[in-house]
Amino acid sequence: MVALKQELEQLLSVALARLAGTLLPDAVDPRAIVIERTRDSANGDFASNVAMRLAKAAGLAPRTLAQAIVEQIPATPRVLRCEVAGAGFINFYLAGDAQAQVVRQVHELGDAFGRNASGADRKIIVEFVSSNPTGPLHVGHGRHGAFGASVSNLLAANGWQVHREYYINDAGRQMDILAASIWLRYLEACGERFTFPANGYKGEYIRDIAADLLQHEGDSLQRAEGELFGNLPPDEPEGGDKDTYIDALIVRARSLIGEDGFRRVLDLGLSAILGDIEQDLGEFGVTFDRWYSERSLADNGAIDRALHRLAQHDHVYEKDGALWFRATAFGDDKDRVVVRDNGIKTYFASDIAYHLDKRERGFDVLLDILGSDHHGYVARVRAGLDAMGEPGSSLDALLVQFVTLYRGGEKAQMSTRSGEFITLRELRNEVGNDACRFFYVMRGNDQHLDFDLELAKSRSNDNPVYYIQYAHARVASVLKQLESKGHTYDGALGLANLALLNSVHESAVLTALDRYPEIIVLAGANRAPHTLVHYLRELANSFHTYYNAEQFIVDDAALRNARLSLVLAVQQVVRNGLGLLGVSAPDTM
RNA sequence: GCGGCUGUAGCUCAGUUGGAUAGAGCGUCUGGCUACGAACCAGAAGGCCGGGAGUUCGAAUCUCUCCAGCCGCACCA
Repeated sequence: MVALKQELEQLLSVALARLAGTLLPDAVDPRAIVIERTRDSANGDFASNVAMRLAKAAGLAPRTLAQAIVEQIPATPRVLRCEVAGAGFINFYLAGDAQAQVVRQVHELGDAFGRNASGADRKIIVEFVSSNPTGPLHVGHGRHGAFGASVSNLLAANGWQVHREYYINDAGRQMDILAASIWLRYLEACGERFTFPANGYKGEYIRDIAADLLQHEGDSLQRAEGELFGNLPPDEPEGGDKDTYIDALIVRARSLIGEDGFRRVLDLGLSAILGDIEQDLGEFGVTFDRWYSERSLADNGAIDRALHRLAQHDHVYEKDGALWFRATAFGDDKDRVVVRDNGIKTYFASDIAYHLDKRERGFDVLLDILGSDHHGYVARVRAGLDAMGEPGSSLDALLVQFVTLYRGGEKAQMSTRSGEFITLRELRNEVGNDACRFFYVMRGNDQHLDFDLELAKSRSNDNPVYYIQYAHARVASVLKQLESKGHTYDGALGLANLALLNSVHESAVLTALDRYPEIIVLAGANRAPHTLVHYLRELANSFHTYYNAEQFIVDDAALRNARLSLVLAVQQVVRNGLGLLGVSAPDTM
């Protein structure tokens, strides 16, 4: 069955075609045909502004043109009438039972109701979270996880082939600092005493990994405190530079326990932390098709291939001992170093290699979900893709703004390095997965998020997630009640009597149901899960209003079953919508 | 200085490619359970859509400009 909106668009385009060559110019741009839902039912159910848009080209007053169009609109059973209103709107009034047919559709399609093919089976890779594996996830990463997962679900519902990926930054200096931090805690566990570096990772989880290291390695990696700290530059508290100090410490560590020993420490830490992250996200309902290692790019030569490709096209040059990519030739602000004067390739080099690899894997769209502080980097990677002969426009980035956590009225601060932060796991344990997933996607990604712990925890009428879940549970409760009153639901009878659903409350619910497929398309196209959140609230509201206004379980079997088929459709749509958000739809609460 | 995001009711925020009288939640005030779950519902009050200019039949939405806040502008990742 064609959706009402599409049918109306079809009617309009027929009418316009009939006027082409007489009142209207030959061809009417199909984009001019816009059908909207009316805000006020006094203006009918749907409206079009097409006459106002075309009035100038036709050389007619909008209302005159509108009248001419109305006269050419073919009659159809689902439309009662259409008329000219206001400045030149064409308002459509639906036949009484036309909108009730959506109930039949929901029952027929079930979980598939709302899914569509607007994505045209294109391949998209969604990269999100991609947190440095140097510590547990905190509440900011939680937003990325919830948002990325919901956007991915929405895209899949719109017929995209979606691949979810986590990029592991397992190469580079941060990992070295992590390994050094673990090793130092290990030495402490061995009984050595010293001052921990200012720039080391100080979180408690480092000690846990160190204890694990001690169990695996015994004292084989133990070195005396004197060997370790002799002849090092001063750390920050001694008036030195914390970066210089920790780098020197890393060099010393490597020479004392060997490249091999250092790598064992690093790998143990990496797998422990990554395992923790994967488990945390998994419990949160956030899963990935692939965890992609940055280190593997260097190991398998992908970075060299990318650099070679740039060089082939003459987009690199040497300056000050470093190798530069001529990014300014591709719209970036400045040229970028890809190989440093010390011979080490930059993060940017592996990044363009990674994005080249995404293209080579056949993805049409590369969607990166990034922290808003990374926005400058988008132009750079696009420039890199263009320079390598891939369209930079295939890279699509969504920037997620920061999360501020409030406990009561007070701000909770966070910092990974100091180890004082609220982890995602702690948040989930305190608030619950459903409320977390919901709160994280309640706002648009470019909106700062104030996450109020007390509100999210409250099992009260203040909490919007329960409002929606309650609608689902209420329907389940109605069915139980139905049984206890000795009835059973007769679906066929209900669907045969949909025309009985004609009260204002029923009409409001039907309209809400009918909107769902449009919302899925819109939320997917805009990558905006919060659109779905707001919609679900409105759907739940229309249901709760209906529930309070009318009895569903009435004596008249035809009416009773028609109403039950309606509320069951509501339950189905709530379940579908919450499913895309990763929120459960419970039968009891 | 350059770039990105943000500014809408007391608070937190929606508002689709420009459409009819700018919406919701919370908070405040007033009502509603002998009812299928009151985790609910109904009603009221509350607005120069940051300021100004422009584009046009029509602007919260597009353009310019100014103001305010957050974030970037590495041979870090």
